[in-house]
Amino acid sequence: MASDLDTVFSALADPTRRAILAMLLEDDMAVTDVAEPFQTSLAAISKHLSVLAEAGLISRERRGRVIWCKLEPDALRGASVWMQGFGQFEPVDLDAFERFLEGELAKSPEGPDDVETTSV
Amino acid sequence: MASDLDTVFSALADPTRRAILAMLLEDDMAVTDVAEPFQTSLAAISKHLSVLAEAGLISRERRGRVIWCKLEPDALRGASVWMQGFGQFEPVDLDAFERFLEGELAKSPEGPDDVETTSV
DNA sequence: CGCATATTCAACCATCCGGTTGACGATCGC
DNA sequence: GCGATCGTCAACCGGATGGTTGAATATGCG
Repeated sequence: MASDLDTVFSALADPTRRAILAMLLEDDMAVTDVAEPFQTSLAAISKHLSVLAEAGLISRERRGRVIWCKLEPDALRGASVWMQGFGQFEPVDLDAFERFLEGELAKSPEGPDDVETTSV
Repeated sequence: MASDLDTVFSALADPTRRAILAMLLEDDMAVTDVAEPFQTSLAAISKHLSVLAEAGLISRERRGRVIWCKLEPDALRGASVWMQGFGQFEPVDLDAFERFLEGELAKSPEGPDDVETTSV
């Protein structure tokens, strides 16, 4: 009976999964397309997607042969509230967010190396 | 070379560690006092504190025989920025935070059972 | 129908994680 | 100095995690 925060935070603790979320921020994607920029097997990505879905961070919908993955940002609400309570940070700073995101993408293991970080 | 976000999010993924952070939100504490409300061994709590320190979420300072633990909320900044970029949530809502915190404390494993949640 | 594509399942492996216990190093008070 | 207190270290254990490969399932296309 892990709490929501348990599953959300541990889902976010993996750089591959954060990179996947960043990709889905741009658009919904098929599983195969999510996996393409990474060097790991499709099965491994499929497992990551299950973890993200388990945490409620994405949803998956089969359309024909293809399963589409969609970001579900609302799942972050609880965790975000929890964190902000500690830090009492200033309001959302999207520029800072972009810088962090680019750092993340550049760093992610065998990362998405042909994903355009420019438009993130 | 795990990124900062890796260590911070995985530190936050454990309910015992989140409960410790919540306790330190009220005041600095000695290791023994941190451990007291939990049913786990002192050594286990010591390990949790190391994980939190590794993530930069707390600092430890020896004063005589006692090691004092202090919350370092700034370590949450990066993670908070990252998350807010996804969710684009409304500004900090401290009431919601309190509700979450109480839920967490109530739920934490063999939790702090004699910590006053009233004044959190 | 039959083949190709899309995705998951199952089994396996190495590593990490949270917990325990017992020994050890430091420091205080007498 | 000695004994008690504070905290970490080391070795160990069971279970979760992230990865692999190969088989299985489901759907679309010709």
